[in-house]
Amino acid sequence: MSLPHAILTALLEKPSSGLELTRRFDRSIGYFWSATHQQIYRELGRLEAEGHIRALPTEQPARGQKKSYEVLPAGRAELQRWTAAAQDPRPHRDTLLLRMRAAAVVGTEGIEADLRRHLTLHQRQLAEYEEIEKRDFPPGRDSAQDRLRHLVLRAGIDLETFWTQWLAHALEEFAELPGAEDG
Amino acid sequence: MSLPHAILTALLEKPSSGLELTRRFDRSIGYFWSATHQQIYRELGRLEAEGHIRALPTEQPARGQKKSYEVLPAGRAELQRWTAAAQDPRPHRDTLLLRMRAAAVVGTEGIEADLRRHLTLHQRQLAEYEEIEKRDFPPGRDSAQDRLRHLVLRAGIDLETFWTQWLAHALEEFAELPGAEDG
DNA sequence: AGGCTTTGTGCAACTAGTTGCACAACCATG
DNA sequence: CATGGTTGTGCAACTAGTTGCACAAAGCCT
Repeated sequence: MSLPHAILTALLEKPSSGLELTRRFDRSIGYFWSATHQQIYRELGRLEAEGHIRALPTEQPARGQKKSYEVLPAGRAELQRWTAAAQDPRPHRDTLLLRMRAAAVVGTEGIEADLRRHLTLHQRQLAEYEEIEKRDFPPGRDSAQDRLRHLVLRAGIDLETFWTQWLAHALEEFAELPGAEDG
Repeated sequence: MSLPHAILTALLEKPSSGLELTRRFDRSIGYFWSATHQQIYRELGRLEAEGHIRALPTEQPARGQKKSYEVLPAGRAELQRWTAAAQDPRPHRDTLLLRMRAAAVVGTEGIEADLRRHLTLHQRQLAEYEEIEKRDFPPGRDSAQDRLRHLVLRAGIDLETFWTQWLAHALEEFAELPGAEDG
């Protein structure tokens, strides 16, 4: 149950409409909590019904008209509660590692190309994060907010670094592998 | 759609009953693809209906009686197909990073204790992986299968290492943080 | 004016994963 | 031999996330 809290956080950072939220989920927030616009609109409806957010008053909030939301005190309180509450880490699910393990049994035929593709994707993502770091966290700015946000970005950078290295290593191993590994 | 393939892999490594599979998911496989016994039984039923696996013949396969499954050729072919097929990385969702970002907005009150708890959990997991590595991958054994499996375990070790370091770093930052960070 | 694309909101149906519980068989033990 | 725990299988209901599509409004192009 984290999507509503992701939305509350985003709205506290800046009141937004559904589409604006969607864009921000595609950029920064989605790096560790992705969501489609359909999910977001549905959740905005629920949050409004619960009194956690409200639509900013506009002229004519009809279908096809932009509608912005802001967080109400109850929403902020809920987010605060949720943030402080103990939570067990949710189980990871990683398809690529699963496929590697399957490849150990049914053979590596065909997987190598996809590893290379993933390597490229992770390199690209890493470059993007490093760009953001350079732009948004120049040395010197170190308010509490900046430090926390930088910490989160560092996690993203280090995770992407890990994946690029692991994939590169995996591809090296593949190069050394004997031809037939079925069975 | 990866659970059936996780099960096929596990069954190819060794034919098993539902409960045995559940145990193996709790141990090794679950480290990158977790599943409950309910999920597993449901999926075993589907895989059997599709002709990908079959129950090993036993005396009386009644309710409460152990029932083992093995993979049929069709199942192996499907796993092979799936392993080789290109797949986009699925979006990550990490609650802890989300909470950190929320904390930057609503304050860090209370989250520190949970960071410490997570640090302990990750340290424990890391120790467990390293134990497995020492036991199952002594230097010298390097068949294709061993190399691939070792690669997967290395991913686990490196990820846990990353998290312990990141959490330790985060806790250091917290120690230096000014008292009031709300707003 | 007519159609064509972009922006923006949203419903409906489906798939995957979680939670809670039921129940049979087996095994120990007082 | 009853009772109580453990092993093992499984259904049902729910929650979260995905996919596909509908449709309104506004701007652009000819």
